[in-house]
Amino acid sequence: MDKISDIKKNLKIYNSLTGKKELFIPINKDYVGIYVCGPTVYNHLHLGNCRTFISFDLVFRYLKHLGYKVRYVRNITDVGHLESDLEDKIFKKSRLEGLEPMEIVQKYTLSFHNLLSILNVQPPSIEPRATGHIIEQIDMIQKLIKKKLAYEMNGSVYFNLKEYEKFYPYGILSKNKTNQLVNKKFKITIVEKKNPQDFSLWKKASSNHIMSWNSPWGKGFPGWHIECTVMSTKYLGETFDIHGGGIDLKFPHHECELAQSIGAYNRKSLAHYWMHTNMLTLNGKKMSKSTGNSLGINDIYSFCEKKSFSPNIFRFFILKSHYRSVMNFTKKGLIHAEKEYTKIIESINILENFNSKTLKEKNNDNFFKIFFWIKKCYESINDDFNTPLLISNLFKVSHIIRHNINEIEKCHINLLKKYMTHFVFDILGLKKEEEQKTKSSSLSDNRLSILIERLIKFRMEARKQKNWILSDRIRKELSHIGVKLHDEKLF
RNA sequence: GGCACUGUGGCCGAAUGGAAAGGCAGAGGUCUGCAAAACCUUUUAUAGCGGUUCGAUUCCGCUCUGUGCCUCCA
Repeated sequence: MDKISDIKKNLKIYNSLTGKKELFIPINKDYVGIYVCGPTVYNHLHLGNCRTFISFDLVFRYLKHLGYKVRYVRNITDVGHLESDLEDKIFKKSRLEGLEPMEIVQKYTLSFHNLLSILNVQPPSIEPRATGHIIEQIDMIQKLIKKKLAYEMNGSVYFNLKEYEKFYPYGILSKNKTNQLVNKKFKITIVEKKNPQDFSLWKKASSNHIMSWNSPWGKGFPGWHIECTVMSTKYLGETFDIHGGGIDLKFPHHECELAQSIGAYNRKSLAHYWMHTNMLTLNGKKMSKSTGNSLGINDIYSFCEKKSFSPNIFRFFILKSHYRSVMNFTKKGLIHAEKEYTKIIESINILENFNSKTLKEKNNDNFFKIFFWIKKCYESINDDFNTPLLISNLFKVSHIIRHNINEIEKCHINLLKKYMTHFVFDILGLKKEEEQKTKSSSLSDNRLSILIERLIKFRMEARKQKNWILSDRIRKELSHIGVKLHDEKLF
């Protein structure tokens, strides 16, 4: 079997910048720097947002599994992200909810952290906030002004695209060309811009705008794109390994980040590998708060008519599709995922409780080629994090465990346990149910479970007495509260 | 209008220049007080038209379809 160091050498990542799958070679051997655009904390996350963070959680976990020392930076945008009417998202929400902007930020940051923890998404190494890096953002803007790549106009500062294009190509990430960017939707034109495609680096704040800071250009606040350039380079260096985010951020957000950093540091690219996760759709359309076409984690219960729901199932559902494919969220899809997930967990339980001492030594190497299977699993993830393919390999082994575990070589049982744990829990990041149960269990839960167990015993007695009316009634009642019973042969 | 991506059974979803995974569902069966579960067996697919090739679902071109982006979006 290949050593982990050999597996490490064969990781391929699809690079949005080049449009090709490329071998992953980090800038510094054994170290990886990754930056992912985090949320603007003006609302609760919807399931589409979760998809992106789950996808990058897998990347983070896998890189660590390969032995890399990973610095994962994921920001919190708490200022500067404007709505289409040019009002700051946070500021607008604070008006609507009657709260301080920072209360909004705190409220939705907590909600964000709580949700990701439920989904077993590991926290990043650094989670910087835009408002904590105002000075650095001003510094970078000044640097761009000095290079004549930005200009001040009435207390606001804009990036000068025409000037930039004299030295560097713009649109290398999105493949857009500035002269072909026809703006049909956007009705508001900012007259003070030299060019309609110039984007804001610093915005002058109106007198009633409480989210503002002093700057060389007067009171104002930073633009949306500059925070990411500043925070990624501050913690990862002027060029780093991986930059990620949702595909909807590719243009203009990532393109602008890229232009800012190339302009400020005169580098070829901000990151070597750009990764974009595709959209989670609902009714075939992108999930989006603003159009109302979105679901939150708590909406799953009513949407899928489910009484109980393990967040693991949603995580599994997400990982069942490749991160670069569009994925449609459906009730049927989630229910399928639940069935599939249960099978895999079932096989792990069998494996964990299996006493391999009862197995006899045999020479049955052809029955299940474990080293071949492990290799296949690694090849799947190494191929641009192909989790659907990994999961299909898990199904294959899960079938063998559930039906033919006695045929497996004795000396391979522990190996299988080890790698199932690696793939299912460490890499895919599914949470062991026992952990979840102990976390959520309380006194009343314990009492309830004792009661349920008594009822099951009571029903067993009824079955022994062939009291089918009573036993069926209990089965039906228990099924209503989500306790499913499976009978086996009694006599 | 421009750019990017996509199209595989009833559904989800892999792979591949040389017999098209896996799961769910369906059908038949075993088992069973019944239902379910479980197990065994099993039907069905590469959008269309060209080109390259001994051979294309895979590579190339065109058409069609769907999605995303084009200054709110993960």
